Amino acid sequence: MQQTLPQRYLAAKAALFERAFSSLNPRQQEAVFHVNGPLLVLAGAGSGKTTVLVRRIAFLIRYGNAYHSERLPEPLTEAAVSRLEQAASLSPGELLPLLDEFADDPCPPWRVLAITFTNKAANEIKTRLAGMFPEQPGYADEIWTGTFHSVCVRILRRHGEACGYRPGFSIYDADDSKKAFSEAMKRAGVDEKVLPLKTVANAVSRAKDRLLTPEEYEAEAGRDYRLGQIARVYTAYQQLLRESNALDFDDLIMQTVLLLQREPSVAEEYQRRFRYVCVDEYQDTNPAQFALTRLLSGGSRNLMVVGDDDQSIYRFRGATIENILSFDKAYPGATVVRLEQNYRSTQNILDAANAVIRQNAGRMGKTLWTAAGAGAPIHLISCADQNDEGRRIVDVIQRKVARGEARYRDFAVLYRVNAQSQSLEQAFARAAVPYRMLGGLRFNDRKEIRDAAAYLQLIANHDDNLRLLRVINEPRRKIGPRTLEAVAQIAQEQDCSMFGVIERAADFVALRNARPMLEDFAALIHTLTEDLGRLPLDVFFDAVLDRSGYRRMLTEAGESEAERLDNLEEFKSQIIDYMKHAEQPTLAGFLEETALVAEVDRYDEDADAVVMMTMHAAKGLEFPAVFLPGMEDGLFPGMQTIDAGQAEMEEERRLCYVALTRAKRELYILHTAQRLLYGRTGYNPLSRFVSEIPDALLEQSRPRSGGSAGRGLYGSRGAAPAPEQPRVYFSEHGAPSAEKPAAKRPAAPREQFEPGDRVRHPVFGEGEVLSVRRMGSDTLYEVMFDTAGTKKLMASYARLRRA
DNA sequence: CACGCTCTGCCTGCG
DNA sequence: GCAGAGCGTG
Repeated sequence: MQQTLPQRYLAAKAALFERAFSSLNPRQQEAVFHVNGPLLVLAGAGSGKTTVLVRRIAFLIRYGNAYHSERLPEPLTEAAVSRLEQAASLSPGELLPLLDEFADDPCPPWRVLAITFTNKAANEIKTRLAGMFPEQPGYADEIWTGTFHSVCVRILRRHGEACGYRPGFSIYDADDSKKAFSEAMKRAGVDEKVLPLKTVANAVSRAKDRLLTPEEYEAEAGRDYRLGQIARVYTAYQQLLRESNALDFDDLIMQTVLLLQREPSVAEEYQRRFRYVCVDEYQDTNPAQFALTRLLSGGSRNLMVVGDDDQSIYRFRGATIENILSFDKAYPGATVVRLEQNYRSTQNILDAANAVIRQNAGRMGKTLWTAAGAGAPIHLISCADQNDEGRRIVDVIQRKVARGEARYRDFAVLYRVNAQSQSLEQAFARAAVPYRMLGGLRFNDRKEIRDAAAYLQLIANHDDNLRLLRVINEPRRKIGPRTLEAVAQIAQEQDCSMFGVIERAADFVALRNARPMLEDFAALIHTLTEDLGRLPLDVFFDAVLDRSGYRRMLTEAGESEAERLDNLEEFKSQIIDYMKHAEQPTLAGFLEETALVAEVDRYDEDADAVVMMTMHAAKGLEFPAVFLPGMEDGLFPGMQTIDAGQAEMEEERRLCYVALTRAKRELYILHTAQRLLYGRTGYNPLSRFVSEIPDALLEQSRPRSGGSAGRGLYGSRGAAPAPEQPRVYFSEHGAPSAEKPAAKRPAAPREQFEPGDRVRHPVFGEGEVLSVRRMGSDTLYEVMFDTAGTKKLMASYARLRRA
């Protein structure tokens, strides 16, 4: 069949792109080359999702619609076409310079918006995008990359007045928000003992996720007394925040959406600007974020979302997995690309993860696979109690490090609840194994840091009543609660901020006793506000500490407060750091940055230490070896999950899937016969999730003799179906192991197979050998299974038998 | 107003 | 088991 010249040209052009991007697999290429219309990339764990996101953005900017374009050069000559056809033999690197000529309507970088959930992800994308344009330093900076919250803050700083927020508004974090709720409940006359603050705060946060205003919430509450109470607190809380010219984290999103909905001209401005909108971790979005992305991408409908429904683990904080499950309904005609090839883990780990997640009903359906081989079996370690558990983890790590097989930083310990970290920390400290913990008390949550920040925030926003109350008597200024109550009352009546009243203390009879103290305080804030205008930020910070008397208070307290002084110095170095990297350092800019920074962002990947964190915090990270302590029914899944519905259990199972897929090479699952947690001893059976993992993937090791391991521990495995047939044991990399149980299966003489042989695999079933390749002392078989597809398997791990 | 005592409640948590 | 809140007393 004779191809026409245009056909040959287009085919050759496509082939060149495919070859130039041959480091990507075909599915990844499909996503990267996609240009127009909505696109959903279902990216399994470790499938190169960030790579696809970054490469696609770079592609749009460099080549535009080059791949799909049917545009032809004028004139189209035989010579030009055959030149292209011959170029196909060039290496991908040599090809790249040739591709520029195909660029078709490339997109300027400032017309691309990429939204992530964490600063860490945003920074990674920024860094990698910069690497895509090495010849144009700074070019990638024009791409608008940020978290949902930072994008919203940026919009609100520009257009916030359209929805009633004055410039310099404060951002309240969870802690500030709790305080504001406490006050709001008092105002609304709702007793914290009747309706816990936590419950109300949570309900309001969920309401904002769903874009419900206080009025709408009240309407929805109807005659429900409890909901009615919550609605009243919500109303009071919003009022309070307005008075303080402040927004909480949920407001940042919700108010931006309301702004864009109510002010079409503002929405259009952004819609015109953004030709391409990309959203990472789409499975974690809530309805408000859905609305936001829809509004921002409304101009072009060029919305790309990347996510994994199987890794949706934030339902409890308002994420709706439906956003990703019904993306193609919200965006008819959307292209869906599945990334199922995993570049992170061994097949054994993936098989375990696949087996667990398969138990869930509501999913798009994906099966991860790898070309990397089966790898080591998954270690299942039974322990006496949580202390034994810690020691066992430490033992494995010390053994591997001593042998030079690994470094401390290769190991991660991931647990379900932060409370588990305590016994683990003890074990690590006792053995002098270096570790780092994420979570717990954040640096910026320390009292002295919050106090210092509150001074700064009050100076930036005099209306911020919450911060005023925090610092007005820190150090002591003899301004008592009665005075402050009076000030608050007058502020209400006068419809102004508390600071506004304090400034004019002389005008109010009720304040005559406290007048000198109040005037001193007002003068302090005024002086510092002037200082702000004429001093560099770090010097200004010192002025705040000195003029306020805060530093003197700590110095006079002596040795006991020395650490707090150190922490304030550390905070100052954050300011200096900010001054160095900010284009135009301002107090508001610094406060914004610290308000929007989270703990994970401080995770230092370079330190050689074992890392400990919750499974939630580990999402998106990977480690050569992962320990999962506490794999017990009652802890994981937790008691409240077991008592709740199927949706909760499925979320918990997704969390298990996330945890399992963090491991690259080695996975250790631990459980205890008894566990002391929250001051109570519990006896938990093995996690149901572990029993969902095929026995053949697991290697079980028993408690070491001589340890504190008691007798009859296995009686506790109760609810989990005890393996009927003995679990199969395998040698771990052929290395001698003291922990191998005596009942280890004798290593059967390994059979050799040839292409065409029928074989049986314990997990994949029967199949036909396609190819055989010797690799060192091992053999790599490629087997086409009747039901499980084609897999590459290493003979030493695959346990293949003749069928 | 500062202190020490008792009582309670406790997943997970981006920004 | 422990932190944080609430309460009573010097």
